[in-house]
Amino acid sequence: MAQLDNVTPLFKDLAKIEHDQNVACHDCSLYRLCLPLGLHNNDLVKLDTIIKRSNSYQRNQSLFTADKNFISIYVVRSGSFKTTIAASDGREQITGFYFPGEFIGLDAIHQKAYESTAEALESSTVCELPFEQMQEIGKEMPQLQIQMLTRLSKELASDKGLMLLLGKKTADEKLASFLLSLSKRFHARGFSAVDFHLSMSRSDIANHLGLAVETVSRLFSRFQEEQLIRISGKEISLLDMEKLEVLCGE
Amino acid sequence: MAQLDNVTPLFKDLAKIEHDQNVACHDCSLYRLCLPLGLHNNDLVKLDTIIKRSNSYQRNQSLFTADKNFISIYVVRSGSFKTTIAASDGREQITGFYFPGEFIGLDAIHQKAYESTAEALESSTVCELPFEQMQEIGKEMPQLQIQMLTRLSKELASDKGLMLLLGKKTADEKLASFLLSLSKRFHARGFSAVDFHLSMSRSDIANHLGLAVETVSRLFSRFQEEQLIRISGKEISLLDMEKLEVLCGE
DNA sequence: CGCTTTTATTGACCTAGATCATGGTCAGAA
DNA sequence: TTCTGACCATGATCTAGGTCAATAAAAGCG
Repeated sequence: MAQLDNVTPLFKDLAKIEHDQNVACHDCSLYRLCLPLGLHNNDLVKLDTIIKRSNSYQRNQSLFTADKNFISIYVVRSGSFKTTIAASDGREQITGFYFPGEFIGLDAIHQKAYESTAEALESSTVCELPFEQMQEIGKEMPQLQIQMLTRLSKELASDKGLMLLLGKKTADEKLASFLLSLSKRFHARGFSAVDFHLSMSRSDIANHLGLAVETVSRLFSRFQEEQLIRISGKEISLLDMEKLEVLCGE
Repeated sequence: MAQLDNVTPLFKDLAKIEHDQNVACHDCSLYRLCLPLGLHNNDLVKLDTIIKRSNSYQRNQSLFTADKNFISIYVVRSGSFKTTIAASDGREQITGFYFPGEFIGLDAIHQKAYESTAEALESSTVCELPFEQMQEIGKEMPQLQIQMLTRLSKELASDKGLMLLLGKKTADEKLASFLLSLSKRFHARGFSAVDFHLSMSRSDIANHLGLAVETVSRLFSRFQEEQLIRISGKEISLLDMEKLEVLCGE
């Protein structure tokens, strides 16, 4: 079984992971990051039977939209997604970007309907976990329940961090924080922490951070002048992690 | 058993609810809003045995602080609390206000330590739910597990809403949204949706909404001139719910 | 109760970042 | 290969809301 923590693949693009569409959890390279961690073998087999793996999405295609009935939670398998909520007048806030092993749709459990929209940023695949069935098999798998709670809690904590970012940080700090968050997540997936590919547009980044596109563009340029990063289109290298860490202020 | 949904107590101050410190879940006036909803009677009794009800907190006293080991989740019983996260340089963001029946500490599950600080806004009491024991009895109570997931999911959804507020709304919209959120929560607890008491300071409100205190003060004054509200110190009346609803843009 | 500290209000001024405007670049379609 | 539309960069200008300052009103407290 691949232990991604210890390897750095040559490709930087998460969409390029060639997943056998039907590889079971215990053979999946995301095993260490995903839900099944800590489950015993026969529990894993049972979990495998309810997971749907058929789904594949193109850039801009949506996984679900607001007000659609909540049926499943999704785990990103390859590629990436963004989730968005909308105000009545059409203004939108991107509430998160999601990479392989991360869960989408957890905020929909409580009222049986999605409140946000999830959209692929590139060609992507997901594992679909039908929630009712999860609860059913969860009755005999306390470890699975704990995993779910842990996941929810983790997203909650990261959202609180985002509230600090949106409410209190300057534009520079916002962008630095964002880049380091990506860096850490890529690193945890076995990719380079310093060279990576931005699958989202400048305007998605701006929206997510509560900034204007122009500001993000200017900041990328300035960070480059200041030797903090090197950026060319969607390819970015973080040149000075220490300064970036200081800048983001945590 | 009190069905708070149908009554409007004369007092407006949540701290003034006179709770018998030791009343069991099935006799608690918060029953319909709280965790036990949907549990069978003997499950409820079992839950009761692990809940600690001794705790009482004064204004400014903290329930827990960041980096303290995570042991329990807390449910507000009377009064109110705020939670805060801090950046390295001391800047703080108030991530939420919590009223009777609401859960505090859910974001700490995933890494066994609190990441934020929780502090009483007035004399308050809580029920303490030791997490390990909850998980233990949860093994035989699927309904309890679902309740927990639902709670987490609900907070997640409301945090996404807060991200929209912080990232995209104007100062007016922020304040209107905040007032309506309080209104709905008080109403759900059997209190007036239009007359209530603000247990938090202007600067807490400002901090939470990503504004300066002065801006909040000015907005309160202007909203009053425009006949949207009447405010005097910490007592507020919402005079024009329709306009406030429109203003908040959802 | 008066004294001190904290909290709230209001005005004058300023700035970070938004908005507007223009031109450049790149990818896909014909 | 040119065309088209989305995306990106950068300069000029503007403004919502922050900061600073002074005062007033509450809230603790000996």
